[in-house]
Amino acid sequence: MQCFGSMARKLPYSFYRRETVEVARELLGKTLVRVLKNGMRVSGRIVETEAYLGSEDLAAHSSGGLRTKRTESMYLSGGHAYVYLIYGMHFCFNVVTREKDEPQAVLIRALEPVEGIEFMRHRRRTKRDIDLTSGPGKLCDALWIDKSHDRISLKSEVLFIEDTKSLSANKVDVGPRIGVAYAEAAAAWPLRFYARGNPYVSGIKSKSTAR
DNA sequence: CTGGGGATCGAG
DNA sequence: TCGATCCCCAGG
Repeated sequence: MQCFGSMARKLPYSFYRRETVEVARELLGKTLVRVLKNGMRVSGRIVETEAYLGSEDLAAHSSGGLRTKRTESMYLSGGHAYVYLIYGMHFCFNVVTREKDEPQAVLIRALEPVEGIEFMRHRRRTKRDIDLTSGPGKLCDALWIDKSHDRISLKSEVLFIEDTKSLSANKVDVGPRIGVAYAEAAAAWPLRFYARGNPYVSGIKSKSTAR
């Protein structure tokens, strides 16, 4: 089933060590890959991201330079994973951006399933495939990403992003981030990027002016 | 030690 | 709309 033309290479560290907003936009279309212990690949195309800009960003866990056991991984150099538990039950996966000690990251909010769909169905136990990876907690569940992946390099063998084609700019929609109403002015910053019209995009479905 | 709150999800 | 569920973190 998983016959791709050719396997794209892993994104290099240089991809991540740039402006966070650039990384967030260009990650749309790239392929998040999880390799299980038995060697099986489970993957999906990234269709929704959010940028978190560090000290000056009230919505970021590293806001105000907060540096604790949980946020420590945000201070790693670009190209590492930041995975945290939210609401006591779900994990969220982020890629760290920029250089060491610049605590910025991109939250991966939704994927379009590509490989290992049967495995995802088993993990998620949901009726509709649309619910497999259409949210940050859902995709971690589907790809079996958990706290054990916090801090790991995205050039590792178990979790990485492949350099498939980025979504062209005219198909990218931008809006405020989800679930950060408490962040005052930062709550309105246009730091959420998503593939226009893609059914796997989470949250408020853009009032599809379907006509 | 304490307790308030959270970058979510799914049922009703 | 609301409850689940528990880690995280600041304050005392």
